[in-house]
Amino acid sequence: MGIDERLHASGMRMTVQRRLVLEALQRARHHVTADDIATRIRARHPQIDPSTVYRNLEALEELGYVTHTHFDDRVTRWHRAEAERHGHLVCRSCGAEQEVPIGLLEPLARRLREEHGFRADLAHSAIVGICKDCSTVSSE
Amino acid sequence: MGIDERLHASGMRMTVQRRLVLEALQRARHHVTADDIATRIRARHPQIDPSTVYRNLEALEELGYVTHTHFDDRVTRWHRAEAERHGHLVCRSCGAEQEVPIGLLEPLARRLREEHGFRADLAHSAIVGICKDCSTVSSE
DNA sequence: TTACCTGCAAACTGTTTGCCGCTGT
DNA sequence: ACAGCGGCAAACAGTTTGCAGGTAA
Repeated sequence: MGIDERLHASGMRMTVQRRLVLEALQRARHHVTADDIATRIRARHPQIDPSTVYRNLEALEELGYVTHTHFDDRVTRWHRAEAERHGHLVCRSCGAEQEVPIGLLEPLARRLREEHGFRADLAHSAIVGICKDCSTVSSE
Repeated sequence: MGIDERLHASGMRMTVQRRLVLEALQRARHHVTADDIATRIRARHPQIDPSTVYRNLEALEELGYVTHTHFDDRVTRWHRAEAERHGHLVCRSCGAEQEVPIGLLEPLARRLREEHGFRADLAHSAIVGICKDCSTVSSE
């Protein structure tokens, strides 16, 4: 079922703005902020309001088309849900971001499930710490 | 070395406000928001400004006396650094919070260290997912 | 036609900052 | 005495909301 039909099935419509948000997410390979998306769209369509972007991200998330991730700040990052799932490492010292295969996180997810009945979404929040470069520097 | 001396060693002073923030953190066993702390202090000391609480949390964090954790919202939660011996699970459905021993997270931390040179602080961000109760309900 | 959706402006929340007089040491 | 510190008010960033007119189906 295409996105138009899925939207329609939920009583929603496909609008120019909604399509632009989807396209922007498609083009941006990784986690982008709502503001990034708004800025990119507004470069060519200045009349589109940031609030529309927020509303559409929320709507598309409800439909399961997009998801968000929390990094080490107050800004929500968005990406297409179908994009390859991965964990995020973010360095609290230099801010560098790195992706790790979701499989690396699976053993922990399994233990949380088995021992606590908790179905963890380990891709939802970035893992904060000190990256290799920064820890080399500080230990020299 | 006591906290007064450590403050002094860093060119800082012990003030009434600083002591109140520390006491509030002591009394609150777990993660509390800056606003929680401000509210509690202001109940008895209404003249103390929330911004003072923020400034003191930051100062005390620099000294290593307190740390903060990110849950699944935009609010920072604080606790005494020495009390930080656990990870946090937070349910995205009902909001329930649960603590898990830090040891549970250690195998992942070790792999990240060995395979990526990344020194992860797995207590810094809560692990988001669906708790046991919510997943039982939704699967019935 | 009729919900849904949008742009606009304004509100809101959590947090930070500038100013300037106060206070710990 | 003199940095550091605190109160106050204002700024700030990211995000949400109310409204009234516009638009997909």
